[in-house]
Formats: sequence, structure tokens, C-alpha cells
Amino acid sequence: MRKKAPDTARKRVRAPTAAATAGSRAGLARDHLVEAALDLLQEAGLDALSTRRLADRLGVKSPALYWHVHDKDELLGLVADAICARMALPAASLSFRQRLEAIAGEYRRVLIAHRDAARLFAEQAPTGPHRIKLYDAAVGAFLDSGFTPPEAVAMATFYRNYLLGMIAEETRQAWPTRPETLRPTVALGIELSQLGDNARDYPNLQGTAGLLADIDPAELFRIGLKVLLDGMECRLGEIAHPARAKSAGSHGKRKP
Amino acid sequence: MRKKAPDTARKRVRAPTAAATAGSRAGLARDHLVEAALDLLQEAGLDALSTRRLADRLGVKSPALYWHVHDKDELLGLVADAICARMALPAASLSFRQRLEAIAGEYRRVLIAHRDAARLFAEQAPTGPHRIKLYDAAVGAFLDSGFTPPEAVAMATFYRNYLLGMIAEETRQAWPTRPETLRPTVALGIELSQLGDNARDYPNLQGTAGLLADIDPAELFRIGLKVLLDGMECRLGEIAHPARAKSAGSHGKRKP
DNA sequence: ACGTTCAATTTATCAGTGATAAACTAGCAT
DNA sequence: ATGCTAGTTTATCACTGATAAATTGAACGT
Repeated sequence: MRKKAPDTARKRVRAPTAAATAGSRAGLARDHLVEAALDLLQEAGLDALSTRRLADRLGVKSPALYWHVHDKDELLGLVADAICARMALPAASLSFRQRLEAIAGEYRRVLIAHRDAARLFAEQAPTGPHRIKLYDAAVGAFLDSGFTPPEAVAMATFYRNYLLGMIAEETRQAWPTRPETLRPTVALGIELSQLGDNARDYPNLQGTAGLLADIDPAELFRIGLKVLLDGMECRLGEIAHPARAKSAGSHGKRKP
Repeated sequence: MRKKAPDTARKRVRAPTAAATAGSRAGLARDHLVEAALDLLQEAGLDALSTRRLADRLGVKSPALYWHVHDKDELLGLVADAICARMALPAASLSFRQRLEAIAGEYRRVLIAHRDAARLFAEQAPTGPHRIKLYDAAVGAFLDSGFTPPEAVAMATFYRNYLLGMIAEETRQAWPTRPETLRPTVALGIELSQLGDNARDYPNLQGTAGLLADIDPAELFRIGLKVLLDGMECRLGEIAHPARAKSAGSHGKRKP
């Protein structure tokens, strides 16, 4: 995977071509594909989601898939969007902050529920209407909160980055850890326990052995989101009435 | 890649075994490996960094690599750490905020300079002393700023997550975009330009066409970092003197 | 009933991946 | 000279995503 980059003027997959003819359900075949892919993903994980295995599950040979789909990348994009479709968008009546918290909660809920979904989202470019719709909702919340369009887009980027990164980290359950080399650290949910001789090289990690592992991931996620949104409100305030401390100064608020 | 997960009690690569005997530089061979791997990475990208290509470049057959290294994963870990080694840690004399900004700057500078480095870092578990040292420095800064150890670890996680995610996004220069399906969006540095019929489905994205693409990435990075750190200082203040608004209330500050 | 058309699938194959076992080679110590 | 052993090669495995070309099968016009 992840080979070709340009390849404009694609192969023009046939499926949508004579789709509507005679009520032949062109979308249905694709839907079957992504449905089976979702099942396989859940049962065996992203690495096991190969074209042949998927074909097997559909009672078909692997090249048959390529009639319905350009390549595996497009399939994965469809799968990602199907997952995204399971997220409920918040009511517009809520405050912008409540909306952002709701979206974040849904994002996490759904991505956690689907095996390797966060990895899939991180690797896959966000094509797909549902993913875009979600992003649109986030941008809308930031616009409503008072940000200018470019600022809102920037904030949505930070927001999305936070969600995806944290959930990816949380879901990355069993990382291929390498026992011999010095164990990772507490950095990403992996406790370092003993890092032996090297311990004194990392003075600040001394008392932090299994610290992250102890925290409830949901709580950690909530805290980080609050921190991020607080920072954004902070910026909003600075923009609204640009007092002293234009930008590069230092902290923009409190704790004098 | 990314197949086996557990596999404790590994193959026990031979290199470190009789390493010191007769001054044979056991580490040197490994260093040559990672050096060549770094070159290859720079020239051809992460996807082209295969064992065979690397072996070719070293004038050797691919299985020879496996004498020096368990598997490709370990090699990539060494490469990541070698990249990390190029980052300068900030002087301890600086304020914690200055230190965090300095680390972030170095992180971005170095990751941008090495092709696909951010992707490599995101995919690879953070083994390697240099990466841990960097994390230790971040935790240290948060501890100095007044956070308790568990809070400091949490903040370092958010911090790291921000850095890696934003830089990965910025460096993901030419994503394998799929021209036919509805173009992504402005979400991740990809301008949507025309999204045709679907345009009205995304009301908030209307005026935001190439917005992100116009912003200087360095500026975007700086802004996001400021937002994040402001949010953290905000939390610091709340912890210091826990006024009303314990946590779940709403915004913790300003803009009444 | 016949033949054409074309959606959908199969067969065969390509070029590449990471990894392993087993055979081999060279240098050094005894 | 013999043997050990660090390092490498040959041969091979079990995969991967992808394509071209041959093949099925059902619907349609005549």
C-alpha cells in the first residue's frame, strides 16, 4: 500500500458507469464490499484486511474487487467514511462548546468501537462525505464562537489533530514493543517499569512509572480537550479586545 | 510490516553478544545500516525503504541485514532515534514555556528536514534513548511549571500529540488524492476548490476554500502551540487556586 | 431462437515485500 | 592444520496489491 501518488486520469472504475440501467444496484455491490471489509476489519484488524481475504469472505476471487473499486486505498476510504457515518452530529441548538464536546465524544466513541479505526483514519486521506460533513460541523462551531473563517479553519485543524492523535494513541493497544532495547516510557501509555541503567538519564521520568496507564483514558481525553478548548477561548478573548501582549509575548492570560 | 505483536523472547540478535571482542566495532555495522537507511529515506521516501533496496545500497544481499538487526521494525526504530539525536535540547535556564517552545521548534525543524520522518515517528513506537530523552525534557518542563507528576505526564502527552500530528500533517505533502470522489477539503492542507454539487451540504466550508493552504505552516504551528500552552496555563491556574467552576461546568475562564 | 452486448468474474501472472534456514566464506586463535 | 565464529549468500516461503486477458451469464433486440 501507499505507493502511487500522482496518477491523475485514473482507470475510471466501471461501476458508476451504467449504474442505473435496469435497476441494477451499482451501489449495493460497493456497499457489500465495505460491509464485508468492516466485518473483516473488526475480526482480524487492519493488517489482515487484504484484498484476498476480503474476496474470500465474499466468496469471490480477489481481482473481482477491482471492478467495483479502483484500488485498496479507495476501499479503505469508503470503510473510513462508513465508520464516520455512525457518528451522530450534535444539535445546532447547543452552544458551540457543547457541540465541540459532543463531536469529540462521538468521534472517540465510534473510533474506539471499531478496531484499528483510528489508525485507518490517520493513514487515510479524508475523502468521503461523512468525514467532510463532520469537519464542516466543527468549522461551523468555531465560526459560531466568533472566529474569523481562517482562524476557524485553523482551530478545526488543531481540534481534529487532537481527537485523532489521542484516540489513535489510546487504541494502539498492543504496540509491537521491543523487549531488549530500552523500553519506551510512560510516554504513550506504555509503562517503562524498569529502564535499568538508563534510569538516571531520565530524571523527570523517575516518579512517573505507570502513571499514564493508571489514568482513565476517557478522563485523559476529556482533560486534554478542555485544555485545548480553554486555550482557544483564550485566543478568542485576545482577538476580541486586543489588549497588551499582542502575540509573541508570553502567556496571554491569568496568573500574574 | 506491522504483523507480529507479542513475540517476547526474541531471536536475540547476535551483534551485541560478542561485541567487545577484539575491538570489533559491533555498533559500527549497525551505524552503517542506519546511515544508509537515512540516506535512502531522504532520497526515496519511507515506502521505498525496503530491505532489499537498503541492502543494494550497502553492496550486500538483503538477508545480511538480519544479522545486525532483528527485523525492519528495529531498524526503523534506530533510524527514528538517529533523527531524534539531531534535535538540540534547550538550556535548563530558560523558562518552562520557552523550553517547550524551543523543543517544539527543534522537533518541527528536524522532522521537516527529513523526508517522511513524521510518518515514521507516528508509526514507530518510541524506543530509543534520544526520543525518550526528549520526552523526559518535556515532562521536566511541565513539572517545573507546577504540574503534579501525573498531570505533567498528561500534559506531555497532549504536547507530544500536538507536535507529531501537526508536523505529520504539514509534511504529508502529496497525499494520494483521489480525483474522482469528492475532493477532501481544506481540512488537512488540501484545498477543495470545487466540490461541486455537494457544496451546499457543507455550508461552513463555503468561504474557506484554500484557506489553510495560504497560511504559513510555521505560523499555524506557532499559533496552535500557543493555544495549547495557554490552555495548559489556564489549567495550572485552576489547580493552584480552585475557585468556583470545578471542572465540568463550562469554560473555566474569561468572556462572561 | 439467435446473436450480440456488456456487466461481472476468473485464470494466470507480475513485481514486489519481510523473513528464515541452511550453506558457505573468510579471518583469527589455538 | 584445525576449528570456531562473525558475517554473508543462496534458495525459498508466504505473503501483498495489481493488471491483462479470457470467460461466464444474463438481458435485449431482432
